[in-house]
Amino acid sequence: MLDLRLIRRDPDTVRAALSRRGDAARLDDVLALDETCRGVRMSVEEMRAESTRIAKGIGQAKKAGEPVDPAQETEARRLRDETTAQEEVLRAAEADRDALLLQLPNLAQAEAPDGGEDDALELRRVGEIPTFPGGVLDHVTIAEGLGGLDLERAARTSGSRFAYLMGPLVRLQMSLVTYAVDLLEGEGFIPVIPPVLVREEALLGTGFFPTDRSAIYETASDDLFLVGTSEVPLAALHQDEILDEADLPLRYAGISTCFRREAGAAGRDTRGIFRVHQFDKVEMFTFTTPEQSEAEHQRILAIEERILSDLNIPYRVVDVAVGDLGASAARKFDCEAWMPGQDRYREVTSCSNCTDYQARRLRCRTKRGKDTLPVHTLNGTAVAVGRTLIALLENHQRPDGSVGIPEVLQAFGAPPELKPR
RNA sequence: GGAGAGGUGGCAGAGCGGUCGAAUGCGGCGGUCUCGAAAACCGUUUCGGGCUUAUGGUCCGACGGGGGUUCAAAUCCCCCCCUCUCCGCCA
Repeated sequence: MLDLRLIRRDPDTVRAALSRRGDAARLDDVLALDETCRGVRMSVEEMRAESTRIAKGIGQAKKAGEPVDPAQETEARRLRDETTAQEEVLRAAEADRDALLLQLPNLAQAEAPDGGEDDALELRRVGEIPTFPGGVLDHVTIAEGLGGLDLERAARTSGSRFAYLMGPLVRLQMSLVTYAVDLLEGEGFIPVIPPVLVREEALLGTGFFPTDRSAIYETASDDLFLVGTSEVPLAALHQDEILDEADLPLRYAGISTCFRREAGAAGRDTRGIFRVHQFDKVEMFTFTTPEQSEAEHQRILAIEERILSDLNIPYRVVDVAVGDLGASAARKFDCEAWMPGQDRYREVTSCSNCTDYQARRLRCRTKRGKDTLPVHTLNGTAVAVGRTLIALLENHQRPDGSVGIPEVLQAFGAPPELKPR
C-alpha cells in the first residue's frame, strides 16, 4: 500500500511513478475520495466531541443528585442519530478509498528498467553453457530414465501440472533443501517451517490480494488459502508488531510447499515439472530499515548467485522491467538458469525489494524517536526445488544417461551420481 | 466435534454503566545519590487518525474483531476470532 500522506503531499510524483507501470488512472479517484473522507471526518469528530460534552454533563449532574434537563437528553439523542448517519457516509467513503488504494502497486525504483515482460535488462551471464555433441535430453526424459518422475500417474491422481517425484530424486531434493538451509543459517537466516494455509489478511498484507487472487487456491469451507510462497506467512510473522530497530535486520529462511493455480498459464510450459501446481521452495525473507534495504537486496541476490554457482549451473541475472514487477515490488532481480532441454535461460530464482509496501499493509513498524515508521521487507528464492532439479539434471547429464551431482550436495546426502535404471 | 473458563498497556493484573486511555506491581527510559554500580527515592513510559506546518498544540478513535442497547459502554446484549482446561478424535 502506498503512503496516503505522500499521495496527498506530492500527487504528481506518485502519478508519474505509477504511470511507468501503466497504473496511474485510479490515483485521482483516490485523491477525490480522500478529500471527501477528510471533510466528513471533521464534522463527525466535531459532533462526537459535542456528544461527549453533553454526556459528561449529564453524568456529573446525576452523580451530584441534581435534576437533568430533559432538553439536554433530547439534544444528545438528536446529535447521536445525526452522527450515526454521518458515520455511515464516512465508512462508505473510506471503504471505497481504501479499496482503490489497496489496488495501487508499489512505486518502482528509478533504476528499474522501463517496459514489460520482454524488457528485462540482462545484467550478467555467469558460468559456461555446456555442449552435448551426442544430443541433449530434457529433464522429463532424464528423470524418467532414472525412475525419478511419474507424470502420467500424477495426472490420473491430481490432474495436469502435478508430479510424483520418486526414487533418487527424493534424496536429491532433500539434499538441496538441507544444503540451502545450512547455507542460510550461516548467513543469519532463522529457518522457519510456516503455515501454508493462511487467512485472507495475510494475502492482502503481502499484496497478493486483491490483484493476484486468481492465482491462489482457496479452501471450500474454511476461509483459508494455500500460499503460493512462504513469503506470505513469513511477512505476516510480524504483522501488527513494532520491531525494535536494534533487532533489524531480521532474516528468515522459509521452507515450504508452494501452491499455484497457474490460471491464465494454460498451454505455457506444459512439459515436465517446470510449471506445476505444487512445488517446494526455500525462501529468504528480511525485515530491515529503509536505509538498509537496497544493500540487503544485493545481499540476497548474491546468495542466490552463490547457490547457483555452487551447483555449477550456468545462469544470467536480469533486472526486471517495471511492467513485470508484482504489485508489491519496487525492484526485482531474477536469476535465470540455463536449461539445455529448452535451449534458453529460464527463471529459477527471483528477489524483490518491497520497500514499505507490504509493511504498511501488515502494520509492521519500527520506532525511531517519536516516529513510528513501516519497515522494509525483501524476499528472494534460495532454492525453488523443482526448477533447480531441472537445471541440475539437464546441465549435468552425461551421454550414458547418468547425471553428475555437485559436490556441495554430496555433503547433504546426495549420491555422487544418479544412474539410469 | 462436545463441555467449561477467559482475552485489558512491553509483561502481570484491577476495574464490570458516568469525569477510565484505564489502579497497582514488574520491566523500560530520564534524574537524585555514588569514584562507579546496586538499593532507595522522584519523574516518565500505548497505538492509529483528523486539523494546525507547529517538530509543539488541539481534537477524534482504540480495553481480541465487528454490530447493537444507552444521553453515556472496558463494563450490558448479539455474531465472529483466538487462548486455556476437560472429554472425544487423531499424525
